[in-house]
Amino acid sequence: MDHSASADQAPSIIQVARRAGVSLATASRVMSNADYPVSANMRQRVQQAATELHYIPNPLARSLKGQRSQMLALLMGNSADPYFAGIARGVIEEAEAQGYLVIMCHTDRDIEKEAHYLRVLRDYHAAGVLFAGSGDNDPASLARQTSIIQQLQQRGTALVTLTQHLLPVPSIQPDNFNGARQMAHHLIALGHRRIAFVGGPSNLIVSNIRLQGYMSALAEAGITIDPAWLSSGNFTIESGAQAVQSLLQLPAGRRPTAIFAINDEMAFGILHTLRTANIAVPATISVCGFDDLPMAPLVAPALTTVHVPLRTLGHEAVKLALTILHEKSQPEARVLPLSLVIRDSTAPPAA
Amino acid sequence: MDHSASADQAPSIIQVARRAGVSLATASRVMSNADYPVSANMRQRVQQAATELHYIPNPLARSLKGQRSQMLALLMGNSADPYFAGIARGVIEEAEAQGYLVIMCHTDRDIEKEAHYLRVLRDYHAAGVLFAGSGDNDPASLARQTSIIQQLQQRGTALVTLTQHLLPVPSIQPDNFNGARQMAHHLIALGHRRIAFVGGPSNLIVSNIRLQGYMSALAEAGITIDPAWLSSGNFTIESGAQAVQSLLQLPAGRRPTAIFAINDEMAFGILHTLRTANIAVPATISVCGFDDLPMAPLVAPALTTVHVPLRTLGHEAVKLALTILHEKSQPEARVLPLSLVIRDSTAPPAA
DNA sequence: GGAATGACAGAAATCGATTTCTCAAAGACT
DNA sequence: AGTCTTTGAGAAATCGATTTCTGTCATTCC
Repeated sequence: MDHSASADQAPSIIQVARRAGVSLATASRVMSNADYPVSANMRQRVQQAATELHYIPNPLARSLKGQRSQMLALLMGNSADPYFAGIARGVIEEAEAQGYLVIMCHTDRDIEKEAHYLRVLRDYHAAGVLFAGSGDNDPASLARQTSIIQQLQQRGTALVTLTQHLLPVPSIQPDNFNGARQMAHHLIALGHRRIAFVGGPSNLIVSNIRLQGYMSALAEAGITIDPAWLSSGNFTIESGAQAVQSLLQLPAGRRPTAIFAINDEMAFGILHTLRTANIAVPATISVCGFDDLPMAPLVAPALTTVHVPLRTLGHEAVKLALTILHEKSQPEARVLPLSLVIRDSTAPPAA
Repeated sequence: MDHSASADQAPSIIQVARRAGVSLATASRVMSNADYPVSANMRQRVQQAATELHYIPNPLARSLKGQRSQMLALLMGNSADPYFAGIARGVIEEAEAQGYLVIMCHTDRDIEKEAHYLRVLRDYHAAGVLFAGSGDNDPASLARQTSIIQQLQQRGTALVTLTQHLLPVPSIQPDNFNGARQMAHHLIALGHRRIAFVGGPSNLIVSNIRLQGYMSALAEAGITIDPAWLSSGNFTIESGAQAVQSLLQLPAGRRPTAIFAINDEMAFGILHTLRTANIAVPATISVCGFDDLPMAPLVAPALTTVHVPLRTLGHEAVKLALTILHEKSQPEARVLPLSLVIRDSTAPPAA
């Protein structure tokens, strides 16, 4: 059959060049679609040889020499969190469609870890980095990142954030402000006046934006906010459950008739606690969330929430990154509109 | 200050060698911990130079020359699925601890996609590939994979499966058989005799194993299975909701008093449908799941299920892969024991 | 004391591409 | 006809490491 050596080894561009009877340089220029004139004749011969050998350019060699790999990194708090998982799905889908591999990195909202990953990704010549979590508003921790971020940008790495962020990079993000505002409007329209808010960590920008949306709606309705209504968790189910406890301690006159949780997971925790405490939802207290996770319609009662198109967000983030990469332009921030999803967990307050 | 060129460029091993006043080869041998004698004196000088320059070996160059990268790939159905998300979390955590990057790949249970990814990963010199989803029992589709799988193994890539699999590679997996058996026992012990089973796609091995666990328990109890009790979904919430519909059509005497879903997501769908249909759980029908997802305790009623240590599974899978990589041995299959988590969705059948 | 052995430094080849540099041949122009 | 510019091919350098191959010097052994 075939006595030649390297029977099963993946062919390199050298074999392609040899088979086509051209130089290495010519073969490379054809295969990499370089901006260099190659006669139609040669081009054709190289292409033929390549397909005959089932040649696939070695991505590592390419990334090493060229200064860019075909890998995108997704930095996020924790991939088990359904919010991030939804985004990840979109990112991976779109990346695959465009021929990119996705590297997943957990930051656990830890600035050191994030910096560490960024250095590693720089060394891997990552084509782009998508920041899904974080969004810290502390200037000090921002400064820690600046140096490495700049290095990445100089290298031509496409940086994109999926949340409001102080980083000077293009972003694509859900319209958190208006989402929260609409939800608060909904509660007010139902007749609620005492509306509690369970936010996120105060150092995260997204927490503040959603808080502002809530406050803006209440201000517009002429409602004065009782500070006792404001609490904050860390986006987990447990922290939602905890936050509601203190609300229940409030004397009847100050006790909220509705609770607006900044994300669905905390809302799930809240619903669970209320059910355990035998407090009827929405009869006694209305509850609503934010994100519209797949489980939102399935809890009891089905959760009223703000739909965030996570998968689309992932798709768009990848597209944005690749646009930056190819056009070398820095497009401006894009904001995805959100819409209310009214289900069974909100109703007019008890008379 | 510093007029030398390349002020901000990451230093290469050449700079390290120069600064230490040694040859390239020596510097490399020190940095890569090669199995080659280097005098203590030289070694020390190189190390000093490296730390002074903040030298980090370029991973791409390393992967290109050595035949192994520091990347692990996780192949799974879909990262938005909480089951996979849980595993992914464990994998990423452990990989990070060991200095590896994780590439996430969606197969969507499509054999072609899987094969495609495997080829790409081969070209990236991935150190290991973890198969989380799939586990197809169709010999034909298995054959499609064989060639590329063998190529990977020859290269020394560490292959690990996280489910029962026909692939001839080491695996670490939950004890699906006994988990299902225990759950069926639990239902029987409660007094149930008509126990429906909502399985997964019949071409997935895991579906069959869990089914066998269920059947074994029923057989042991001398219960004859009515074929009408057996249905199958595709692990999604919707498919669970659908499966239960046909069960409800059954005449009273054949209608099951308990439904055992092969995973929590389908159980969630079932609970939701029953609630919508105003059928009391567990008073009229008991429902249980498998996996113990984070949401299991939060649905109403809290779901009785089998706890699967997903995060641990991820950790162990990475450890296993790295063991294979370093010791070049092929350890045998490891099975993680599972345990029942009895909550509120199961109770004795109505008299 | 001379040969064989072993420890260890360095030059050069290699991994698989891309890209600069060099240069021959063909066409355009005065 | 002679020079200038294009067009396009190939040799060689480069990316940043690892690893083989050479060869020196100090020991050890007979």
